[in-house]
Formats: sequence, structure tokens, C-alpha cells
Amino acid sequence: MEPLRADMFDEICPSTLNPFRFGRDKWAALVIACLEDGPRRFSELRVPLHRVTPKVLTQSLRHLEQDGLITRTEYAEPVRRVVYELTPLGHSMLGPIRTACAWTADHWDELLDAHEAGITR
Amino acid sequence: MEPLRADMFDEICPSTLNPFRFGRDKWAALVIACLEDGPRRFSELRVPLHRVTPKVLTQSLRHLEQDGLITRTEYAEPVRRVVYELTPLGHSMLGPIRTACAWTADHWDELLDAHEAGITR
DNA sequence: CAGAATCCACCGAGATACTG
DNA sequence: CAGTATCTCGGTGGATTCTG
Repeated sequence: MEPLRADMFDEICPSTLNPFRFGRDKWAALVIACLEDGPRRFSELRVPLHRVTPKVLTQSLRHLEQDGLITRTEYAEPVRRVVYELTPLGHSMLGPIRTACAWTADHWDELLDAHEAGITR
Repeated sequence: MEPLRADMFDEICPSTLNPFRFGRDKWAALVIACLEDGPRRFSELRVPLHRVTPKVLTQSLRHLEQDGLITRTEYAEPVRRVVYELTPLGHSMLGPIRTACAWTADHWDELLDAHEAGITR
């Protein structure tokens, strides 16, 4: 499994155009995207999510855990390690998420046009 | 086209369990659902959405308009009439919305279990 | 390393009252 | 009929600092 790149989400700036939201809070969708390929440590998640403070990231992870979408596992062995992973339920959410994101990609021009028209009016 | 019933959304109480959100604000998804079968007047929308104040409903409608999902048309003819309608873009969103809602229906038990486990812990 | 504690600013959302 | 005008309140998200 490849490491998560720091610029993973840098270009998804105008994500406010996407009319779909996943999870309870602002960062849930990005966390899910980070866990797509397998389990990740807290510090691994902080690399692409470097604009999120640890407090807020923790909050988001706790919400996802309460919603049954991820699991949190703690190891104390050599050094302290906490690993987050998608549950089967969380993994099954990827289908509808991809459907929604495909729609957004397909209609990006129209979304952009509508937004710009809304600004100049 | 049938009138919108006042109890249309009364039973969708624990919708916080649904990890998908559509549109910018809290009421956008319900407005879209109301417009599914055709254009509706402001006062028609207020029937099923009787728990939403006119100010907040107006806000939500303006957002949907800015996002290119609905149109607002004003007639002054006999009496004043303002009609809201899904755009082709808004209508095309129904597909992914249905996909997402089907997922939620399919996994309702798991979502409920996770939520209850989160409460007692 | 993986957070917790504290404080704070902003904004969505609601209550209430009023209007072209 | 279809909104607008204020006011308020609570909660999300962020900055900063501290800790087992």
C-alpha cells in the first residue's frame, strides 16, 4: 500500500460545488478516501489532511466510528500505534459515493456555470 | 400531479443516521423530493415542510437556484404566483440520490446498531 | 505518537414580527 | 401570496497549548 501524498487534496478546492456530502462533518469524505486502500495510522492521515487540526481530525474519526463506518484499533507494542480502518459497512459505502462523484464529474461544467452566474448576479 | 401531503416527511425522523447529504443545507434534499413530480408553488412546498420557517425555506430555495438545481419563475397575472421547478441538472441528480438512499435502506439495521452501540458506550 | 483542554469566531437555523 | 427584517442561540470548526 502506497503512502498518502501530502498534496492529495490540494486541488479539490472548490468542492463546495459538489452537492453531495458524505458523513456528518466537513472532513468525513476525505478520511474515507484515505482509508480506501487499507488501514492507516493517525499520523499517516495527518499527511494529506495537514490543514486539519488534530482535535478536529479526532472528532471526525470518532463520528465515523460511532456511525459504524470505521474501526479504531490501538497497539502499545513497540511504540504507540493507533490504526483506523474501514468496516465492511464503510467499505460498502464506496459504491454510492463513487456514483455520486461520477455524477459531479459529469456535470462539473454546468455546476461551474451556475455558480459563476450566481456570483455576477 | 397530486398535492403534497402535510405528513410527507413526518416519519423520516432519525435521518441523522443517513450518512449522505444532498445540497448545501439541511432542507435541500426534502425540497428536491417535493419537486420530483413537477413544478410547485412556494405555498405548496410549505405544506409538507410546515416545520421550516419561510425565511429558511427561501434561503434553501435560493441556494438550490444558485447551484443550478432549480429554477424560480414569477407570474403576476391573476394573483401573484412563484413556481419552483427542477432543472435538467437537478433532475439528473435524482439518479445518484436514489442510489445513495437505496444503500441507506439496505444498511439501515447496521446503521441503527452502530448508533445504539455508540450511545451506550 | 496520538491525542486532550481551552478558548473563540463564525454561520446555519429558528422565533417572531412585518410588508409589497 | 411570497416573502423580508431582526434577533438570538447553539454547534461546528479552528488556533493554540499541553500531556500520558
